[in-house]
Amino acid sequence: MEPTPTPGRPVRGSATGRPVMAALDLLGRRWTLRAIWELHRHATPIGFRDLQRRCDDMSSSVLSTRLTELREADIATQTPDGAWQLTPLGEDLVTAMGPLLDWSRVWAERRG
Amino acid sequence: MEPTPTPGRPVRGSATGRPVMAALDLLGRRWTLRAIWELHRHATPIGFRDLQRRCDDMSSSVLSTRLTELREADIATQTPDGAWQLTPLGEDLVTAMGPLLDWSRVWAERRG
DNA sequence: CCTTGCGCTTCGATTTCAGAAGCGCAAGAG
DNA sequence: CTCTTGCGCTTCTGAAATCGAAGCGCAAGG
Repeated sequence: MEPTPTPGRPVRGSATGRPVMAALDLLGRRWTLRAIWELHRHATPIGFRDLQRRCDDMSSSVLSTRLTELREADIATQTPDGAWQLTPLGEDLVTAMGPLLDWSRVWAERRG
Repeated sequence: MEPTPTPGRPVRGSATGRPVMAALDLLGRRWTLRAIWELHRHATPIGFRDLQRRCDDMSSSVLSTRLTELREADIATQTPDGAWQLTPLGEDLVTAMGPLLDWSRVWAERRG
């Protein structure tokens, strides 16, 4: 499996290891942003299968991979009983995504 | 080829067609954010091969696909002589990505 | 026991991406 | 004119990422 993108190390699409490139690599993998979004929406720790259902029944193999990446990146974490939730850093990420969500609504309007 | 994600139509990873999901599908494809970023950085219209070089010599086939998607999404456009640049909507998108870039720096610091 | 649901993991099929090659065109050199 | 150079892609084949059904080990309930 590809290593989890980490700032300071070369990543997919950039040899420099600049933080933004590592972030774009990590977040650009399929289902990653969606999983983060669903973790945020649920607000309390959530189990694997429950999270999977909320992500339109995405493949369990990919979900498992994504959660491992998010844990290694300090964006998500597991409670002692195994349920998943965002870390403070993960919540900050969701906040940082806010303007992007606003933009997507404008985008939708201008193309409707 | 997969159709370009459009708000209001089902997309990869979501059957609802909600704008944010269409945006995440489009932006989550490999090299998409990087291409947008490089178009923004260059500030003036830029040719295909030049853009390719600035994207770490990404595959021309994928770049061509991405640019077509961005054009259909009204994020990028071509000048009469074929050079590429962001639309106003595309520039708004870059602005909306700002907080995400800030976050990536914080992320880099906390894991350094 | 036996069933149900859980958190994953495994594995073959499908989709996407990488990267080298090449096509048609246009501009400049000789 | 011919020859070369560079451009904007397109095509093609192999590699990588993803899908999705199946299943494993465990724990709780009947």
